[in-house]
Amino acid sequence: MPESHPAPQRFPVTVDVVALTVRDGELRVLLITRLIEPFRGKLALPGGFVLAGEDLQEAAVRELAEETGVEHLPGHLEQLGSYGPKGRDPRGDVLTVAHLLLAPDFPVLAAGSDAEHAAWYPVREVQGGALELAFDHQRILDDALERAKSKLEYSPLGAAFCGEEFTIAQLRAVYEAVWGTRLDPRNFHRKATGTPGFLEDTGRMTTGDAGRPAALFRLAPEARPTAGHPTRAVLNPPLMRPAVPK
Amino acid sequence: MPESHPAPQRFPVTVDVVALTVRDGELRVLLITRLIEPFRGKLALPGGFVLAGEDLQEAAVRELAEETGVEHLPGHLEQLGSYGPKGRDPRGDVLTVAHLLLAPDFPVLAAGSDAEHAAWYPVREVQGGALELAFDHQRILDDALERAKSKLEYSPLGAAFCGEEFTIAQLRAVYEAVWGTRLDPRNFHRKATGTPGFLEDTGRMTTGDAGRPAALFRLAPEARPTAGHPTRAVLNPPLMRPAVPK
DNA sequence: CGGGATTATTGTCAACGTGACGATAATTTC
DNA sequence: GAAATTATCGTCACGTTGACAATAATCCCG
Repeated sequence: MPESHPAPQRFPVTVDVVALTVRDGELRVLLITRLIEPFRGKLALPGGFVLAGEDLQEAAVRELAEETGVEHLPGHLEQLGSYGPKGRDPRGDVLTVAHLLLAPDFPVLAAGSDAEHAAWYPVREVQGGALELAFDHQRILDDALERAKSKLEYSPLGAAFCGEEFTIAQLRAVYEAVWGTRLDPRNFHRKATGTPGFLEDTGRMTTGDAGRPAALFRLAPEARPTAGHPTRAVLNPPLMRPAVPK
Repeated sequence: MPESHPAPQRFPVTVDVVALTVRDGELRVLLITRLIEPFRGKLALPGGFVLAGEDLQEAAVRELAEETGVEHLPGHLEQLGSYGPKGRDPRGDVLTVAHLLLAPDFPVLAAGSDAEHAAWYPVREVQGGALELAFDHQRILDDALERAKSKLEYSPLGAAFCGEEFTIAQLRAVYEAVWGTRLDPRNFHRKATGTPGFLEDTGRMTTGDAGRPAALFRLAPEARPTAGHPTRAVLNPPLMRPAVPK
């Protein structure tokens, strides 16, 4: 891999995290308000420098914990891709490794005065151009959204947006929010419950909501992430998003 | 993204390339023989350090060109993922960004005495444990193979292994080699030619081979990579690999 | 307390995609 | 020319999907 003696170029390396969740049937992304230049006052993805002796995923988890005040991150974290190092930071070449977190809605620290304030923003508003992101974070977000959409098709990771137990309707709301489409409740129910290796009936039911009580499900054992293997399970056949999202 | 003043840790960054091709109906990967420690004499993925002012993809193309003697790389290059930096190089923390090249079979430079010798090795032999790879390159190769398999299902990139024009049988050979399965020629023909936005009939035919002449196809315009967009086209519905590859 | 609204769940049906495999066509090889 | 070889078209049964009807089980409200 190295080919000769001259000391190799070294780069600062950051991790950025696109944390997505669904709240009120709406897809949201975790953003921080930058307190320092460049892009002071602008919104940006949470992230920060990788430290010596750290692996990428470790760094992502640490940064996210620091900036949200959350100890144990819920949901599913995976690497999205790397960007740079050329010309993406006005201060110089910085390589960033973007990550994607699919998580149930969790509260973020109400920031103190000197901390960067993190909050969930509707993706709709960011995409609509109402909000502007720092660096190349808009592009990273776009890639993350596409990845998330595709993940729902081919993996059981839609459930990463839900808690431990959830109803089919809650799961459907996730798909609708991420894909930006409406799905037929009856067909979705058939597909979700009928796909082997996806869901497991808990036997319990919801209560107190409007309408008929719904059965509570959890991820099937084979779709659950384990220590060594952070979820490689595949939905077969896939649950394809409708061709024309509208 | 940065949070305070202390100078951020800097890391050497390399790019590695998993270049795959199909020759004689067999999937092969481009490997070089290391001439220096560590892992001297072992096989490794081609790659090298990212230089100042370079982007990742640029670096990957440059390194591949240097080590194969090939000017313009054929095929499809995409980023696979990043590994490290912790504990993957005995000399210290090195971050590597792995790339995946799907290419038609092209000749590599017969290396001079002092150059690292690059050659196409059957993936089968590497997976069989007959050959051992340096660093964490075995893991990277595994990830690359999985990515390649999945690419064939959901994208028109199988054609990246073929030349400009190809027959359905040649394309099928690619799928068979990458997936490690046999496919029914009649069903594959129906699916390949019947999928909208995938193939385009050139009107020309093969000649000279054994058996009935075959029609020559090329990638449909909408599946062809363009300058700005390096192929985002998707096969819908997907061409799924058989459930039990054997 | 009962009817209406609301949500969940079970079915039905036609259209479509897929796997298995038969049949035919157009070449090369001997 | 006959046999072998490869390409291509067709057929059929089966499973999946989208569209949509029908029923079930709750809450809400007067």
